[in-house]
Amino acid sequence: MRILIVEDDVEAAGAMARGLSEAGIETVHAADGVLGLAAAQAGGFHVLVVDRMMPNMDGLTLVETLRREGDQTPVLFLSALGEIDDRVAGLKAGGDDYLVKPYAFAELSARVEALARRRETGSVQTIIKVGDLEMDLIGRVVHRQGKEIDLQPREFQLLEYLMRHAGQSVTRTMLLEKVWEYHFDPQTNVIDVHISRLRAKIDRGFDHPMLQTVRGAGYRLEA
Amino acid sequence: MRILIVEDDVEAAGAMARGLSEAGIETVHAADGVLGLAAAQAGGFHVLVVDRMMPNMDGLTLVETLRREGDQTPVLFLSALGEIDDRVAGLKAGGDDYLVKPYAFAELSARVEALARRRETGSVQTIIKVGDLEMDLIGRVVHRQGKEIDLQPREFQLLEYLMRHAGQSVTRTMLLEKVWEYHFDPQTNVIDVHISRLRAKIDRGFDHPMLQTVRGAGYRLEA
DNA sequence: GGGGGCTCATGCGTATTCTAATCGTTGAAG
DNA sequence: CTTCAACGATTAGAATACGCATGAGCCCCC
Repeated sequence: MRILIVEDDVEAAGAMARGLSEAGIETVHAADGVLGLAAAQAGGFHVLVVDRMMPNMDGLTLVETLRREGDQTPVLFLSALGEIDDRVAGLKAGGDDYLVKPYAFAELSARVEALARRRETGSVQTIIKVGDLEMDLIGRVVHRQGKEIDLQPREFQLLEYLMRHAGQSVTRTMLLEKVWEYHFDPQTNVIDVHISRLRAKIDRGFDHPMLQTVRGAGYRLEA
Repeated sequence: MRILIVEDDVEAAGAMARGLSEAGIETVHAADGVLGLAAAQAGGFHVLVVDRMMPNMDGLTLVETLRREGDQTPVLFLSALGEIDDRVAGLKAGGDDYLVKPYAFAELSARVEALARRRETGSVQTIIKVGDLEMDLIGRVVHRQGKEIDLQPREFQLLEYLMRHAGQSVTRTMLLEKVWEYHFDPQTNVIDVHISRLRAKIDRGFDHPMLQTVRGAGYRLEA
């Protein structure tokens, strides 16, 4: 998930970004309304978190502008003001939810996720297939040739990433970043260990091994 | 078979139509309540799939109007809301079944076909079944293998949600949102406690445990 | 004020993850 | 053809995080 934070208080924005990225959410920061509008117009965000009061262009105007242009991205307003009139103004301008400072961090992340989910109604892409391997994201189950395969959470994440990049060779660094959310090298062989486990589950006992190692580069999942 | 989809989210409707037509079902789409009513009045549909909340005319009003006119076409409501009042309102208005978003696609098509089949019998769907577990929504009683199970209100709601998403893994966040209507993380183990109690009632003493935990993800009810 | 149901907190047991040490494989150079 | 070094695979054990159960307290409704 990718969200845009439009907030003039750099420190607050930083804290927010750090917290959200721990929850696996990718964040982009814009430091005022004008920059924020430009970024939002560029698109590609699942949710916008917008401060209500900012220099150059306030949050209300920003969102009104976006909505006039037909942009439907969900917006969560942040504000130091908690009065009813203000809230109403925010919602009228096209905001989807509202959070009053100071807020509990868990609250922010819960709401961001709720907003993101609201958009993806009913039938999202919930099953990924690569060859005879199928992953059901909603049921959280994996099948190969009809046989159910029981995976641990990490293994599941790892396989999801590999399946989303099937046919491409995936480096250890990519896996550390995207699956483990380590932004440094842990100097251990965590990945090797999990690949080994995953292999034992998805390849052992089947004719065609799918999880291949690309020596010196990383791994690749092939149909 | 020919069904009418009344849904304002064009994307969701498109996905639905594509999926159903693969199952050999002909679909017609109406983008809001008023258009939907007109189309339904024209007739010729075996089942109506109606979003509960829409611009112009909401799903409830649409179905009430149809029923007043004597139209008995089976209706499947779609809704983002999972509350009891809401569900009862839907059934009272003349809906025959109810599906909570986000749903697995297979579930939608199964229910549409079930409704089409039940057309002759004319009975209304007030009982949800998953395996040997049955929930009577109106009588507010639950049976497993014929034995009556006494549940607390919260446990009932929780089980209803799990049954409506049987086979899918349901996260704690989803449960907090839909069953508790918390939009933040209460930082306690409320859910765990209720799951534990529910388990004691629906699984203890039966051969096959239905309520499974999906470690790191949530829970899943399996037949 | 009493009672039923809901929520919270604690400690325990265990599944899962990580670390580290050993073993196997590969490819290139002598 | 053999040897060596680098790289990857596998395994077992330790550390950790997660989920579970239970009892106590709270709150709301009667």
